[in-house]
Parts: sequence; structure tokens; C-alpha cells
Amino acid sequence: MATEKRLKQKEEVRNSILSAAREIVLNEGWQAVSIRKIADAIGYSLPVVYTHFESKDAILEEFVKLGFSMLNESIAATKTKSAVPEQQLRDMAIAYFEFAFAKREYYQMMFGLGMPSCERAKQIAEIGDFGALVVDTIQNIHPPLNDAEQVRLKFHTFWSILHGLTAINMMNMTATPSEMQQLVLQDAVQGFIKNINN
Amino acid sequence: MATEKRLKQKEEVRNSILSAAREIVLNEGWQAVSIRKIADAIGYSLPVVYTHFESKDAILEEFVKLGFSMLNESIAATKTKSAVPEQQLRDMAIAYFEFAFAKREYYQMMFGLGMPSCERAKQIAEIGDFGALVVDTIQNIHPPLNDAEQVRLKFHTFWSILHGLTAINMMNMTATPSEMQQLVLQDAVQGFIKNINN
DNA sequence: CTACTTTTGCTAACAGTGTTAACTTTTTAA
DNA sequence: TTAAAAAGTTAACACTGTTAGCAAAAGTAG
Repeated sequence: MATEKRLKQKEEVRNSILSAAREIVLNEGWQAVSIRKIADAIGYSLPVVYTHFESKDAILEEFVKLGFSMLNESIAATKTKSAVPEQQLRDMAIAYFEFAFAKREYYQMMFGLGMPSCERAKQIAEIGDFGALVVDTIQNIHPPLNDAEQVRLKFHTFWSILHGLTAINMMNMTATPSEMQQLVLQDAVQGFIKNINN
Repeated sequence: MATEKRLKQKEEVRNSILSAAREIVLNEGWQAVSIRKIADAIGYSLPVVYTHFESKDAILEEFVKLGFSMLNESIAATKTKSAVPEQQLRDMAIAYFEFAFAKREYYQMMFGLGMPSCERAKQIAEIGDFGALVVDTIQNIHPPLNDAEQVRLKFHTFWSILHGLTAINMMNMTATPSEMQQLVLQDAVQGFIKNINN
């Protein structure tokens, strides 16, 4: 059976498309990604790309998933560093922040780009995984919150604080010096934790 | 002197460009704005648009300014409804939230689009005005914060919380029902206010 | 080994995009 | 009336995502 080999080869081309796209994303930003550039980089003609991905958006969506995977990995690793939920939240917040700026281009694809296409957001499993990680931590806080709905509200708040700080920072919209940004983060997270039980 | 009349006419064309662009933004979203559509709508040929605006981005930037103007107006009006700074902050937060969803397309141009082009952010006066409004309120809280730097940190935090909640909501990334979103906002702002003095 | 079918990849085109160069018409001023 | 300046035009350049139609290669069956 040669179908096996063909499938493997197909997977290889698919991967080379993604890695060519990644190269462009990292060097020129996600806005510079174009199907023609990718086709050039992988040594194939234009329509070949379309036999592996339905559209350009489908390629970019792959990076959203990949970004959340990396974020989740980092968050999960951070979580094990302490057994105290409050400390876990603080550590996870820092990890989130550091990921956003270390993988800036990924983060922008995960959120900046995300604004227009938001219907599929809930269908990306990796985003749900991120939620599960944080929700689990919040649930372990003592005294425990009343119901699951309240936990979800707190998760929503927590994520919003993190993303808000990240986005406002990335846009350089406030004149806050970079050495103070960690302080702002800790300040906001501390306020969140303090207020978590009412 | 007919130069007066010509200047007035030029201003009219400029305004008609902006209002044509606004029409497209409101009906089809900001991503659908194109110079050709604008030229068509105003009854002129393509390059005429370029005699009034340097680029497409310059046109979109006009909406960022306009968006912040509207936001500032609403925030400033809200501010007068109470004399207590803490209550002012709560009201301003709600006004911010309501603006974001009432003028969704504007908000997305102010932030979603903003991510890529961020160098000019500090050069837009309207953004500074927004900061001044909030900073002033934070400064009036008793007991007053130690130094101006700390006030800026708190402003940064406050804005981040607001934008974070807005963005996460707009993307429908959490499954929080809409009637709960106001609760999340109040919860987060309450946490911020509680934590403001340490 | 030939003949047929399927897959694979190509060129070329369509319908857009932002932007600009070059030319024509109109208006203004001397 | 004529020369200079302004306004507006068409046409093109260099891109973009996407797809239709065709040629070549590879696999399969007789």
C-alpha cells in the first residue's frame, strides 16, 4: 500500500506550509502572511496550499490553537510550583503576561486578530483548556465559592484583567515605564484575589 | 477672494469622505472600508480621496479620534452625576462598557485595529484626554495616593480592567450570559476600588 | 506492458485591494 | 486673452485571496 507513504508526504507538506507561515509571522508579523509567499517558500505553486488548508484564515487559526497550546503548557507548568491557590493565581498571571510578550506575534493572532472572527472562538478546544486550568485553581481557593456560576464569573474577571493589562501594554497606550508594568499586574491581581470572596 | 469658498468646498468633500466611510463602517464593518467604495459614494474618482487623506489608515485614524471623542464626552457627562470619586469610578466604568457595545464598530477600530499601529497612539490627543479624565477622578479619592506615579499606575490598572472585560466579552470567549456581564464588571471595579489604597 | 483512472500540480484568470504617475479639464489671476 | 495653478480624470503597478481548467505524473487493472 502506497497510500501510507502518500499520507505521510501530505502531512509533510502541510507541516512545511505551517512552518513557512511561522517564519513569515515571526519575521514580518502576521499581517504579512500571504498564500503566495507561503507557496514560494515551500517550492510549490499557489493552489497546492489550498489542497491542505481551506483558506488563509484556516492557516492563521492553526496559530491561534498553537498559541493557546503553548500558553496552556506554560500555565500548567507554573501551576505546580505552589500548592496554595492564591499563589498559583499570582504565578499564573505572571506566566500569562510573560507568554504574551515573549510570543507577541502569537498573542496578537490569538486576540487582536480574533476580534472579527469570534464565532469559532468557542469551538477551539485549546481555549476551553485554558479556562479549565484557571477555573480549577479558583475552585481550590478557601473558603470555596458558592456555585459553579460564580466561579465562572471570577474566571471571566481574571482573564479580563490579564488580557486588558496585556493589550493596553502592547499598544503602548499609557506612558507607564516597563519596569512598572509588573507592579501594575501584581496590583491588579492582588485586588482580584482580595475581592474574590464576596 | 474666492479662496474662502474653495476652502469651504474642500472641507465639504473631506466631510463627505468621512461620512461615506462611516456609512460603510456601520453597515459592513471597518474591514469593508475601501478607497474605491468611498470614491464611488462621494461621486468622485479614486485619487480625489488621496488629496484629502494621505492614506486609508489616515481615514481610519480619524475614526479612532472620533471614537475617543465620543467616549470622553460620555465619560465626562457621567462624572458629574456624583460627587464621590468612588461612585464616579463605578459610573464611569459602566459608561465605558456601554459605549463599547453601543458603538461596537468604533471601539474595535480604537483597539482591535490599534494593535498593529501603536506608535501613533500616544500622539492622538483624544487618548490623552481620556487619561486625564480618569486620573483626575482617581486623584480625588480619599485618602489621596502618595505620588503622581502611583496614580498613573492605578489609571493603567483601571483602564486595563475595562478594556479586558470589553474585549473578552466582544469575542464571546467565555460562556458568560449577557445578563451577568454587568455583574462581572461591577465585581472587577469593586475589587479595584477596594485595593486602591495599598 | 499497455490502458485507464486518479491524484497532483501547474498556469492563468477573476475580483478585489492601496497607491501613484501622467494627462486633461477647469478655474483662477495677471 | 493668456499663462499658471488647481482639480479631477483614466490607467497602471504591485499586491491580495480564491478558483477554474488543463497538463503531467503516479497508481491500478487487465
